[in-house]
Amino acid sequence: MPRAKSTSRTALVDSALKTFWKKGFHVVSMGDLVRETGVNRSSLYSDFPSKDALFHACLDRYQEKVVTPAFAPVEREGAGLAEIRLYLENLLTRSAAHPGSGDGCLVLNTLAQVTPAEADTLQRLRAHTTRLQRGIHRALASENQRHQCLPEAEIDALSRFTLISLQGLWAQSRGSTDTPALRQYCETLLLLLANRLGCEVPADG
Amino acid sequence: MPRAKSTSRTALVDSALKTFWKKGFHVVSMGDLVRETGVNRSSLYSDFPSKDALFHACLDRYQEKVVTPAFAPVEREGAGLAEIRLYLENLLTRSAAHPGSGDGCLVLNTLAQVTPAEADTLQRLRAHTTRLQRGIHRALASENQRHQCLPEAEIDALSRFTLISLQGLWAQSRGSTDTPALRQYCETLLLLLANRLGCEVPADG
DNA sequence: ATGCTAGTGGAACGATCATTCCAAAACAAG
DNA sequence: CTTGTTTTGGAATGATCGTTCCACTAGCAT
Repeated sequence: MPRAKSTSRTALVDSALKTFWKKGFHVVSMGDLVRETGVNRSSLYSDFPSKDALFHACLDRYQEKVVTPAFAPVEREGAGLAEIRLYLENLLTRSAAHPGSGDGCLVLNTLAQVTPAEADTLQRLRAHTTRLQRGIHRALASENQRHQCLPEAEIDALSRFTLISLQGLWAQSRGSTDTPALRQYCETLLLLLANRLGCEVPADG
Repeated sequence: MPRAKSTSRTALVDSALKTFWKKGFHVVSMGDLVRETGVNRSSLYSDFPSKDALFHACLDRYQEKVVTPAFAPVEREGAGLAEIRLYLENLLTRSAAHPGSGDGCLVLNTLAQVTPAEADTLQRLRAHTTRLQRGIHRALASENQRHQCLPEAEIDALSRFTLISLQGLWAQSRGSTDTPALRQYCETLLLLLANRLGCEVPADG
């Protein structure tokens, strides 16, 4: 017998994701979620055993709906600096779309407010950063192969640097209204990477 | 008539600061503060009208006790890349001292979990980032004057980039046990800046 | 000793939290 | 319609939150 909820499960998660993203896990109450999703308390608890479980579903959905579309170009075989620019452009577009204030990255926001006690949450957050780390590393290594200038160890260092640096960008994009400043950061990052790799800065898309 | 509390006011703030720093504003309860500071509830409320007021005192103390000692070299007249290295070394020392897991930067942690409603808190956080921005900009400009290679606009871009990038480092230092990775990041940052400014990487202190 | 005052300990308050529960409603099948 | 089951609205629960209150102690001047 098929379920026919008034609000589908994925729409529920999408709505909850938006709320968690904007306000943060600890400040969002179940009452907020009931109001903002339009789904009844009982229904929430019949779909998810707890607030934590619902939040974890949101983290998974965030990967699928936000991270993957933005980051997939970088993860493609043979991706290079140009694909990293695509990823940055995605971020800038997102920032420009929210003129009042950005929401940053759900994973990084959560990372700053999670306690060591919430181990299963932490695990999902770490999975996200290792995913980014792998993608960036592969892209930089592939770009480097085309120019043959840096040893493998330098690529390790450079990709780690890029990852950490990008986390700063996401942190800055939260609450910032200054999209041009973010763009300037992105251009500088691309410039520095290109300098180091000995290649051209990829053209603006 | 002089006050003679069992616990002095600055010791109270220091203890509260440590707690807020580790766990974050929203997850710390007044009960936690009573337990961890050893100061009675009534005494807390006789010194500070609210939890927010106490937290603001902690933010101010954080500036004075943590940020200023670490960042003062960069703010000194004529500071350059070498002083930025000193600042980074301070961060690395702090990370190595907490082998279990670092606490990151109180300001950045708070920035990720504050809501637009808490305007006075936000104001203090913004003051911190503009302070860092000014210091970094002056140091890079001063370093640039010694080598005369980049126009002013490039220094603007580079200092903004450095600030955002450092925010990523602080975010990463929270919960990370991998001090060598942080060090590698710092070395790469210094290398890229030196490359761009056309000067030598300052020697490890 | 007696008063006075500053500071303490902890109970109490109202609000809100995550979670549970149940009776009414909506819908399906006969 | 009458059943049986699922979904809904919202009250109830017990815990915890920030904050207030007040009886009590300790120190000091008289």
